[in-house]
Amino acid sequence: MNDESSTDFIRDIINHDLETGRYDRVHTRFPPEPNGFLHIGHAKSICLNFGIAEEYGGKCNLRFDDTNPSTEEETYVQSIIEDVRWLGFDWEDRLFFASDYFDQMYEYAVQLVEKGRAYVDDLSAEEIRRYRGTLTQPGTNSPYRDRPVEGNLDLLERMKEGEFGDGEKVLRARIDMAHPNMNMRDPVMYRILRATHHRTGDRWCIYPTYDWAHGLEDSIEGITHSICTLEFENHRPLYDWFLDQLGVYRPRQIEFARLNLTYTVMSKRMLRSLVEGGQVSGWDDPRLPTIRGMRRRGYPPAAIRDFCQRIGVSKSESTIPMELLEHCVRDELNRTAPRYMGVLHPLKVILDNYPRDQVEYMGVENSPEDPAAGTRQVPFSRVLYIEREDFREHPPKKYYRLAPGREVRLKNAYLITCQEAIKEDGEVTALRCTVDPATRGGDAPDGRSVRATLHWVSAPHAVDAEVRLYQRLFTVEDPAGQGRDFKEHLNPHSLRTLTSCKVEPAVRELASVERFQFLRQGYFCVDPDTAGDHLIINQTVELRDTWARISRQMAKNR
RNA sequence: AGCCCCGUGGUGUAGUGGUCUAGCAUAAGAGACUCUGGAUCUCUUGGCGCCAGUUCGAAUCUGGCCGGGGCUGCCA
Repeated sequence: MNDESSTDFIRDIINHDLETGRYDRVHTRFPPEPNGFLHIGHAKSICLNFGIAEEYGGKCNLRFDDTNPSTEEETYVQSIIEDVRWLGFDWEDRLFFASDYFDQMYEYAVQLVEKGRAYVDDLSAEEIRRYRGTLTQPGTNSPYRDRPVEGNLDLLERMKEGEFGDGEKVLRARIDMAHPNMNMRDPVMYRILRATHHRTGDRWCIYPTYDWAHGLEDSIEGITHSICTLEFENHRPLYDWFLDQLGVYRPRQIEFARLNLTYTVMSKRMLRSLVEGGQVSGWDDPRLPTIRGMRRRGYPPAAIRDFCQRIGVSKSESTIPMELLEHCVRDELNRTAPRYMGVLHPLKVILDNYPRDQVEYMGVENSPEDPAAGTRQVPFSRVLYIEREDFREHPPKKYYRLAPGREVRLKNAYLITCQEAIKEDGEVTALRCTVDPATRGGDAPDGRSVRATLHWVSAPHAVDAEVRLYQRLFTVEDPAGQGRDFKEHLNPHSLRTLTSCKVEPAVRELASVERFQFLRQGYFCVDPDTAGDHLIINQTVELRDTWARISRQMAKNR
């Protein structure tokens, strides 16, 4: 499918590597750190890595980068596994952990020490920082930099054996303290850290830093193309240096620009802060761009994959409009979601000329996009609910829904005419209407047409539901980049809870993962908070609303 | 200030010296159709950061400039 269309710069590089024989296969990996939940930015990386492997008939590993036990936990491992799987990808038997390679990494470190390419440093963290110099000034050599190999070997061994306190010593690469690339100024390879690791327990008290470990992990697994984000570009020379010094297999690292989305935040720190600060209900709050949040919101995995495909991949930093994600969700759901009727803001309608105790069952197609989805029977009776917005006592221009004296169609039911609005204290509380019995099913025998078709729910059959409506979490496009506390830009209306919604009975039977359309309203799904009779429904995304746009324009022109 | 990266319609991407009167998607605007003011269909608006150079020919190659971003954790 990608053959006739164009490729991105990463696939160009891979094609080139395959043609020139640098590699004869493609093996990628997705390497999350188990210290948080995955979000849409990770989805981009996941789709890239697994997608490329699939396209080239290669493999993609899922590998946890668990080199820092002080922040990492087993629960994150489980949630990440779940999320990647939910997105639709499979790593077969290739689930790995950086911690699986701790012994090997230590071996490698000993080799570097033996070659005089690494040394144990007694400087404190603070001193190391000072000795590093600045962006414009070269650093200074540590007084311990020229320790003899034997001494280093001995000290490293004793670090490992736990003879020293946390932070007392580190192992450093011996490269160049004047290097213009700060990452090459003798980076730390091992730190002493007494923390229980989620997999290795208390077996180690020294842990490899990311810079030391990451390239080794890719090398050990025989990764051909290590795809990562832009901020690691300056680290690539270091990874290559380590691998070259060791004389081991070298993957090619390719960096791409991470995803930014408007009206949300993507950094782990900010997401965590929202969760812990109680601004959202948890990591799976439907307003969050986390995989779990989007899942609970009702975003289909196929839509997320489609989105990741459409945004492409490049090295230029960009921000994608949230509208594109929503477009992808609508696009997918339009094709796949069955239609139901639900009234969010109920307005009672009494059909004066309809027999009091009569109930008819109307045949309704489940999906106009998919005839194979079949039909269902929806009860219709003398008292109904329609949407409050679908009636106006004094209809504005271009509004062609219900108004006194006006005729509209009730979807798959009858044409009705509004005779009178019943008011209490100036507010419309109910409508008295009449049906044209000759229009059962929704078609008029005389061929007359009506402009509007409304959704409805039979009052005696209606099921009560709580509906949660969501809007963007922030009021500004780039809440993280405003120079102030990003929480100042939280949208106070990001969650609106409607408690007296009336939905057709069939909705009660829907399992919590199913997604559906409420006709003319948008896409929704049942929230897992649903318990017993208390039905809770999440709004996934609104339908495109032309009338809303028209009325907005009219308001502006006035 | 040193090192590294990036610069194509509003947004995101394709384009690898002629076939570029610069493609696609999205957004916006207009219309058609419709038992969802949904979907679908048609049309319209809108772009190669700048300046030199190489060349018969440059979005594409070279140089300079301008603009944006990253790098000074024992985080990843």
